[in-house]
Amino acid sequence: MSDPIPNEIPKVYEPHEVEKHWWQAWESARLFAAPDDPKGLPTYSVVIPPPNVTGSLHMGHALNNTLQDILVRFQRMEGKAALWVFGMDHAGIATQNVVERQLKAEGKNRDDLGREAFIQRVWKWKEESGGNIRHQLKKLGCSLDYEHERFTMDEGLSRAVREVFVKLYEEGLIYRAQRLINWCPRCHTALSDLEVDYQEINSHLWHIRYPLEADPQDHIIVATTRPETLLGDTAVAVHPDDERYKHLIGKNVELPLVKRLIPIVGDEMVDASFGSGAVKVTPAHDFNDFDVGNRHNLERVNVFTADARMNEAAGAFKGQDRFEARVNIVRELEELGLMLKIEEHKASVGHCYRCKTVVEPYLSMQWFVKTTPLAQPAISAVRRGKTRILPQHWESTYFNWMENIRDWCVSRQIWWGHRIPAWYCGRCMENAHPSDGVIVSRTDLKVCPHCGHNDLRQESDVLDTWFSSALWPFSTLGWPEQTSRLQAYYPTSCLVTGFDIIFFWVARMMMMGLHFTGKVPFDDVYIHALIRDAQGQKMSKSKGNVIDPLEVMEKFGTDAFRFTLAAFAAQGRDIKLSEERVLGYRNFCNKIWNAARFVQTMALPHADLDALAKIDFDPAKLEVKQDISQWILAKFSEAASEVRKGINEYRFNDAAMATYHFFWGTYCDWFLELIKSGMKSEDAALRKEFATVAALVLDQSLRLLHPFMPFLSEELWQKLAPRQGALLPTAKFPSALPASRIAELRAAEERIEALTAIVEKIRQIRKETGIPDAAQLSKVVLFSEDLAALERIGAIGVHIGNLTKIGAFELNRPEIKAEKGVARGITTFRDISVWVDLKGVVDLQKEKQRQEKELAKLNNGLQGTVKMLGNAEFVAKAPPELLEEKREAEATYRKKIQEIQEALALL
RNA sequence: GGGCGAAUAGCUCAGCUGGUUAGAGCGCUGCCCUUACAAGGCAGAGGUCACAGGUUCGAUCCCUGUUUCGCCCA
Repeated sequence: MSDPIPNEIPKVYEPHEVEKHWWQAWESARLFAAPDDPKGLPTYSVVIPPPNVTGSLHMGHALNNTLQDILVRFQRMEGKAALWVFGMDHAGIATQNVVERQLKAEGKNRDDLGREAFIQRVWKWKEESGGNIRHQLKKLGCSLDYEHERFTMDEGLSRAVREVFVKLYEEGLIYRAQRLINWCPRCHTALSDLEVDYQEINSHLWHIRYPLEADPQDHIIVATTRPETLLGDTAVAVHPDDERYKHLIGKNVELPLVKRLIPIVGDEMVDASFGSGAVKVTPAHDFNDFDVGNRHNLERVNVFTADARMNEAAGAFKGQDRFEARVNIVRELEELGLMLKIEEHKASVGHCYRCKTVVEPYLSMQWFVKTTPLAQPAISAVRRGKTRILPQHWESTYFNWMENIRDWCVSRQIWWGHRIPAWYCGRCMENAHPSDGVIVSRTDLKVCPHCGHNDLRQESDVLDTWFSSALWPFSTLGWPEQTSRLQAYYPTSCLVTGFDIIFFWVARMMMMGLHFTGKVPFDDVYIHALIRDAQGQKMSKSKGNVIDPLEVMEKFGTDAFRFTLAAFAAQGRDIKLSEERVLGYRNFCNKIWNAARFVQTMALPHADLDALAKIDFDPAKLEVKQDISQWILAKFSEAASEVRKGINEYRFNDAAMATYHFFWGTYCDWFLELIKSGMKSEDAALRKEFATVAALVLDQSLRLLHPFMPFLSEELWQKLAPRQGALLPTAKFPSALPASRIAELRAAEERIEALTAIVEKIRQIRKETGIPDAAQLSKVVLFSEDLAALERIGAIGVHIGNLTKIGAFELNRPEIKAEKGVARGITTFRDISVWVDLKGVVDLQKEKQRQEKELAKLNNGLQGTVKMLGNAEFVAKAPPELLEEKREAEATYRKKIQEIQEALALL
């Protein structure tokens, strides 16, 4: 190993310095701050699905934000005023939990501090420790507008929340009611239906005897999964048509342990085939039973405290935890001989999405949003295509939920969040004022607007965090003010999210956006896959299969990671990610790096630097004479159009793979190899053309790559030419060439394709006949029916020799066909016969085997075609072009077969 | 129970409007350290498109059913 030469470009791409450097350059150039006034430019806007302020970057964020960044960077390079709103939500329960844990460590709780001091403490935590994800998103290269960062608890958004709450209340779309809600006994708050995770738990079905009042020796058997709620039973229900129990409807049973008499009611809800066919009814502790209770006017007996311990209504069990009580109640029933049997049973049990505690249906006074009237416009907006949900099949998930939507419990019994702007007037309540003493107000109240007294108390509950994130697409732009940003960037262009969040965000943003702005909040919703581990398991801390995106970036570089995510972002699929997969694209980064290194050292010294220095240099205007140059421009154009199409249609994997295949498979494997000899040529004009094209196409390719690999592309783009301070994020994104130009290039394109096909055929012959890679062969002879085309290929035939180690080539010299010791092949493209002189180099047996294999393949193909053409119905009904195609194919097969047979005869 | 989706190479997946010699990446095999890149080059092997019917001149693709797996809602 020699000592490193100063200024030498390293052989291997080292991402970390590059990433840091260019991120700083972009930030100080303020490229990502969208203007308040786009001055007539078309706009493109996206709001980030607000990450939560306690969160740090996980794989889901990484994918979600990489895809958004690809969209936004692409649109920015298209010259649009691109806004990608950054901000976070205040994550009421999660954040409160974090700070409460801190307090606990100090031996305190929130009541020790009091509401005001506690909230101060949360703000302090937020300023010091919240929002880690901001830096992590920057590391990921996300070109968010960090200068206009928003937070769901900031002043403007809080105003929007209050406006929305009051307006909905005035419209009768928010109401307060005593209802059964999902209660987390650990977080001490109500949760919405969506915030409960259901899990299958191995449990039991307890069959309990309830003695009949009329004859205490006789019983009705009740099957239950929750014996601890027995103490709150206020009825037993059977199906009204159930012959076994029909006669008992209207009679009473004695509730075990409690000795309360409760009725037997008939209700259609009961599934006669489940358990014993009789169920206990506990309206205060079960959603179904709540409805049954309403239908039969049953009492609601709550037996739990807010901690899910038994309360005074539980008599002797008072103070016991619900699960402890279950054990004790079951034991006591067994002792009394009232437990008939216990079966194994799988039950679906709800858990708090924040703390995983088993939630409890709990009777309490809460605030609700009446959703049905809001859902209707949101449904029809999607039906009418005002908002597209892509891939389209997710629409049905959206419709399904929206059409069966239930009222949304929005009150939370915590302190961190938007305090509900409702006040209770003690005076009005006492005097039975029509308002019931409830006043909802845009401004804070000191005195009651009805009676003028100051006997006022503000509602202590806060709003669900999702209530404020539902307003995100317009509240972040300044609503309710009609700001210039709101006018310029709303409705937003696209929302990108995972399907697990359709209900939390998409549905609610649609409802609120339409109701308050009269417009849909986004034109498109792109739903992406969820990331799983290599085995397809959901990543979770408890399973220990979490891959940390920051570690992946550290190990392989951000660009390789981003490219992997894009390449795997196929629609409607889970993404199974493993580090191994990132490695392949790290290699791609290195390939790009080295190609640029080659261009810089070998081509740049000969290139037309003036042309390259113009950052918007248009390849369509470049005059090139050589077939190779024309061909690569055509191929690049094709790649550009594929990438554009892929991004426009949210087919990120197609877009990523188009860059990959073009750059590696075409530019590196063929173009750079083809120009190598030209770069050593005496012909200065030739050198200049190749060098300029090499550099230009590299420049254009880096632009194409930029949305996927922002850092590497910028680094190399800057190295390629002096940019006078211009940066790649605002350089022009490549376009496809105009059709007329592509037509002009077609002939050259086909010649190079023929050339590469010939090279591949010769290489194949060499490999399959066992010729050592290093061996120089004397000559190759080419035949084609299209003599003119062959002549043109002959003009560039020097490349064939260069790429295949063959000394000479000749055209259409028929006598070679009669020579022994010559191998032959036919290219797939253009059917050019290739004869390679192998005399004295190789065992011809191998060539014979090769030809026989080829012959078998061709015969197979011929058979299929003949059969098709022999089918009268096919000939009658198939489209004429296809028929013609098949006839030509048959002729070609026959010709090739004949040639091979002739060749074989000589071997 | 209701709904949605998937099954294509050893693995992970593309295949958008029915006619393709069914593709890619990784892995595998062989040869090659050729001065951009061994994180590389060249060549190759590998598929009864889950199964059974149907529609069609023609089905990986459309329809029906079966099996297996996954997810969401109740």
